[in-house]
Amino acid sequence: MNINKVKNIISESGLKFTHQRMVIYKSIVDAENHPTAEHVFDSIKTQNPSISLGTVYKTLDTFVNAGLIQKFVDNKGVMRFDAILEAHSHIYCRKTNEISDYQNKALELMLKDFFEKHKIEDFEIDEISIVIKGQKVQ
Amino acid sequence: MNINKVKNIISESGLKFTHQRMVIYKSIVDAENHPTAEHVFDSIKTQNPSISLGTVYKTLDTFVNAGLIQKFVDNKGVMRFDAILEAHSHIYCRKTNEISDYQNKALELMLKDFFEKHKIEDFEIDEISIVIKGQKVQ
DNA sequence: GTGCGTGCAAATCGTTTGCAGATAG
DNA sequence: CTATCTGCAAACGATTTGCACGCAC
Repeated sequence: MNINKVKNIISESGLKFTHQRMVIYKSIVDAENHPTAEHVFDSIKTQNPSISLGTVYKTLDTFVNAGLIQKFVDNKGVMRFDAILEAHSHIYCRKTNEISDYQNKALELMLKDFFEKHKIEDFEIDEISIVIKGQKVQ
Repeated sequence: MNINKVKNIISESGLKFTHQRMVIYKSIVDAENHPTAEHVFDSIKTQNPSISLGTVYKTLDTFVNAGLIQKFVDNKGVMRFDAILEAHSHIYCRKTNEISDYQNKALELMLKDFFEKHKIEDFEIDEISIVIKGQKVQ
């Protein structure tokens, strides 16, 4: 993703635009999988040696609160970050420990429909996500 | 749950039966929600002052490996334990931070059916669970 | 100029580890 | 008797915090 676009995204959400925020946001958006704070730090520290891991944590948190990215906790209890705001469902591979997004409109509709018919007593559902565990084959 | 039943469950799974294992297992089975290791420790330490938190962690891990209980990681990255082996889906309340089990045969069948029709490429699914987030009302 | 952002180091929290002594089978 | 289990304390990894300085607006 190019610098101007990133600058717009950050500024428009009411945050000050800084170099650190730029590289951190870019790192998340460009990441293939769901990076941890440490992953982000590693991916940017060569180009930005003075950046601090604490800043990465604080900045990621700021982004989450601003709604720019989302976070979730993986199987091992480590925070993962993701710039795709729509996807909530994940596939965990026991073999490689990879985590991939799973998106399927039909499934979402089916679930929405199911829970409209099967309300949970005294509970208002905000979000439903699916966790698929298994392993890669071949 | 009564002592003899617990003793049988532990012994039959090939583990030595000890007082610590008994109270820890009982604590999980009798727990209403999904206790953390700390919760288990707190719930038993008054009656068993010499028990150690490290032992609680090790014992819970032993039980998980023996298939007696299951564990999962909550929103905050903390391990939770559960003696109900069948239930995999959970309801998280944003307001109270409570975690409840959700079990519904029809939903399970529907999901099983869905993923039989929509195979994930090069991936073998072992387990599907649902995470419902929202809040209690009234 | 002012308030928010950053870097650093220390602190915290949940969890794991290593080891010496205790105990179930 | 012996392998396994327990208790303790120290170590660990991920994350948070406090504070002085720096920089975007």
